[in-house]
Amino acid sequence: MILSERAVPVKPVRRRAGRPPHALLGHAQITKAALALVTRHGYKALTMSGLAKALNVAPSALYNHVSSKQDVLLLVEDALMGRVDVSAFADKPWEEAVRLWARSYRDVFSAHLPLIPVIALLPVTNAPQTVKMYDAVTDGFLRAGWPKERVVDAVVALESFIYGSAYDVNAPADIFAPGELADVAPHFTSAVAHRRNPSGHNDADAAFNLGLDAMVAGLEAALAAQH
Amino acid sequence: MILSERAVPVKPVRRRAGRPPHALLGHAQITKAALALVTRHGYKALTMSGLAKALNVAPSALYNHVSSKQDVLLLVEDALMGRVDVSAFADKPWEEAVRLWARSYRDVFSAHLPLIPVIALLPVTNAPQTVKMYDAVTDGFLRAGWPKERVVDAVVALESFIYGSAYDVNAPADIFAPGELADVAPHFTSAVAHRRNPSGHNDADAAFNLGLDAMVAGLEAALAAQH
DNA sequence: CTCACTAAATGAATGACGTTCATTTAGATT
DNA sequence: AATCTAAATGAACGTCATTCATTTAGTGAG
Repeated sequence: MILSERAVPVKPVRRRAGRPPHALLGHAQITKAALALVTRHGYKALTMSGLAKALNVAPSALYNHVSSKQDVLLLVEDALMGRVDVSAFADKPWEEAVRLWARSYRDVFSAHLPLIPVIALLPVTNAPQTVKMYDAVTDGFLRAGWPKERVVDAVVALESFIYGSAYDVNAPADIFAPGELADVAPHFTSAVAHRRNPSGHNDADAAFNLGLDAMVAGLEAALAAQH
Repeated sequence: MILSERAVPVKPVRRRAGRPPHALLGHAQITKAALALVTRHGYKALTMSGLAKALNVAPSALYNHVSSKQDVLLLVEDALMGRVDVSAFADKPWEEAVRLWARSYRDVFSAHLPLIPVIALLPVTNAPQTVKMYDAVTDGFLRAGWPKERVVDAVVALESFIYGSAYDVNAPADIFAPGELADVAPHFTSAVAHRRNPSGHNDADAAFNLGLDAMVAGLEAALAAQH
């Protein structure tokens, strides 16, 4: 669970900083290789042996730098978090910035579903890119007038929607096909058959846009309501 | 992936319906045992061997009734879907019904996180309770005036939020502790420190209520806007 | 009543996988 | 040149899901 590559020297710096003698591995190398592996062959291929092979190293060597596979996932997660676009919070109005951030966030992690439990359940401690992302978002909310007591709740609410939407992107087209149960669920069957969205987006985008617009509008109203 | 216990006899019913000669197992037994196992010992304990042991049967026997562990998870998922309370759609106004349904839905699956990928990614085909749940919800939306073209998107948007919120319920209390990175993320650190919600709920409930109220209000407004 | 049929259960085996640990290696320090 | 130390090795373990040839036990046909 510990991600810091080395503890901060407490008193006098005896031993020189930097990587040890003949090290082949480090967090950077592991992260890069894991990311490449996942990008090329998917999460099924992200095994400790496969990762070790990609690094020309024995599987057990990884455990000198990482305490578990969860740690590897956390490294990858943090790296990806740096790809979430928070730039709109710098110069765009709050509503638009939230929309752009949320879409970028969803797009990044819809391609990395297995990381969602990692983001959602593991402390951000020592995940620098993740913390940086949250800071930019928080700053945007504060400057839009959100009280600091409520910012985190608003961000968490949006994030929850984003994670769920990331799953939805990966749902098969026939996920709502009722099969032999069509007759016991007439309303649902009909609604599925008639599903249509104004703009010609795919189903996942239609639901995402509808929900995002609704939540952003609702949050804006809630903010305005409390003066 | 096939969940039907036997194919529907196509032409003349030669063989009598019902369970074969000396069968010990069936979908019902497997589902019940799996549910009990999970309830008592968590998802870590839900292994094919453990399940078989609970049923006094060899692990391989399970594969006569289920084609993979995913199938077992789908059985459990469908059973749990029957616990989601949709009764409010029968007699309460839409806004209140959605709120009660959403909370019930979140509460059921926040105790069964490993099932979320199953619900979110697997077709509902042959999952009767799941289809029934969707039908009740769809009916409620239609009677509230939602056009059948948009009902599914609205439900999917709410579901996405619900799944994400189910994760949030299980997040550790210190998930946002920035650790050594506090100084590089001053806004975020401050917002986390000052996080407070009016009603004395826990953090997950505060974010859930904020997001749910926002989305429900936003959806209501969107519905009204399109005449 | 008996035989043949069939679905279900068995038990041994397989191949991934994450992880541990005693041992060795190789560069830096004294 | 001797020593110290972090990193790498390779063998081993235990846990899984899954497979397959074989056996078991009811059922219906004759």
